[in-house]
Amino acid sequence: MATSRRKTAPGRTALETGPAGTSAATARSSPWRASGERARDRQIKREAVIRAAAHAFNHKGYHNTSLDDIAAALKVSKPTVYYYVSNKEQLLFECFVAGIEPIRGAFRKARRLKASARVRLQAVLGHYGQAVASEFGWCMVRAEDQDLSPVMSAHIKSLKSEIDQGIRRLLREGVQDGSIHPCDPKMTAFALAGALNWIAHWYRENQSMTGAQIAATFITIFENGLIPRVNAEAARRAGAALAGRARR
Amino acid sequence: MATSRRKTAPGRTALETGPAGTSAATARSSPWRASGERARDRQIKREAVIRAAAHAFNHKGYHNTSLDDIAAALKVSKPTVYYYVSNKEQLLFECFVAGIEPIRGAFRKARRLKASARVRLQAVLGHYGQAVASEFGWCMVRAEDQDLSPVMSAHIKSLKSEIDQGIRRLLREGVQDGSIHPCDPKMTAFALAGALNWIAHWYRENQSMTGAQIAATFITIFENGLIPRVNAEAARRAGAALAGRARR
DNA sequence: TAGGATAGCTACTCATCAGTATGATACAGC
DNA sequence: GCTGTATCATACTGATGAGTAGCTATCCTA
Repeated sequence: MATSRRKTAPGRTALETGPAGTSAATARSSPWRASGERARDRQIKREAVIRAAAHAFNHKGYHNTSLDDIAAALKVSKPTVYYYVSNKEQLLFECFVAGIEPIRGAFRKARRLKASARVRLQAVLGHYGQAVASEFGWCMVRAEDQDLSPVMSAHIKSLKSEIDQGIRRLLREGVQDGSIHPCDPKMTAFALAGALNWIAHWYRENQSMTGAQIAATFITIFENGLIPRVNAEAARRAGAALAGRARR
Repeated sequence: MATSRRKTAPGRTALETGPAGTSAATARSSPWRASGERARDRQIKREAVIRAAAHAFNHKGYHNTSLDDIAAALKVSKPTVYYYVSNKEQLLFECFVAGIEPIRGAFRKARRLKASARVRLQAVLGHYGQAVASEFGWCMVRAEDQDLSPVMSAHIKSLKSEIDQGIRRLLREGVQDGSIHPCDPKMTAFALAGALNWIAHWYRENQSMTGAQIAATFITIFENGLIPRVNAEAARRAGAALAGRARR
């Protein structure tokens, strides 16, 4: 009876039984393999906790979400959540990092592109928009300094600043290579980031557009501007030509 | 002894003694006048409570601000705050309304303008930006549905939607009268509002730019777009001419 | 100058929720 | 089979904070 508890115990989740099942089936052959699987299980569960937190924060807000809520969503108890993360603040922080990491990756990729700054900016903003529309968008955008300890707050601020500076740099380069209309990089970066960040406030999945589509639409809007262009295509080509000349 | 308590009681504020003093000096002549002054005093104090709440929410966030904090900032006790507002939610709501009202006014004024839709949109967005950069900007922008009762939430949503629809309408009109580059009004409105709303996240008074200056800068950025214009001034004039022709 | 209305305070209640103490179970390795 | 470690639950503590009960003082009107 005691040994059969695991099987009959309530509260086992698909999340747990899934990987645990495969582990039980494959781990017997090698002890090292087994312990590795165990570590992997832990990582998978930890990520599930973070995803559940992101989902809850996204729908109810950070302060309106209790760790009991998150635990209930995972069909486990609160101490189990604490077994994977040290506290609520760290949970928010992890969600934030999960959201911002793809954007940092986009910058790294863009840096290797041989193209005008405007095109590289396009690429970055596309990923940016998608990240904001993702499950972690809310946490990324709405993680308030006010809710975090000074240390975490500083850490998040520096990550945010890195993104901001990256956008400003691309804008400056674009103005220099002629691919971007002369502008104040700081204010323009604020405008771009603001418009994209705001997606997290209104976008919900199950909507007609995907995150990528929204990002693409926004980029077109930013690029064209409100003032009519006599010939948008010609202007685009002209911009590209200018940029090409500036880059040799 | 009992009657002298008021004089010696701690916690009297300038806010209270100021208006009360003038009322005492001028009210004797007419009872109606006096009661009017009293009502006015109450209104002044009520507004002070709302301003203090907005300030606190702005700096610490809604959830990190207790009504004790607000009371302390006003140098009164918590029940005094409850004497002027019924609960914390209503306080947030009042701050929201105070923030959004100037924008609704801007729409009313713009409606009477004899100008292209783009120029009218300019006017509205200018006020919009200023409102977001104001003391009530935070409450306006960050009042979350999640923090409010369904009734309040619905009320706020409808006010927000009114603004949104107003912007979309101006965009549609602009595309029709030729003063605005063809675009998806819904997405463009989201982009514009997002960029401006975001001001509330980074702007703090005592900064080098005023709210109006930021709004003006943003509008220029939106109007020009990122793609270089061969001759921005010529383009602007061309747009104006197109618009004029469309409006007869 | 009495009495009602206005304005405010002290001192509470009560609910929520982050975080923990303690103990039970299951699995890996010997 | 035995032991240590990993995993998880029950049941708590302690703090915070929204909102209130009940009292006091002051002002206005008659």
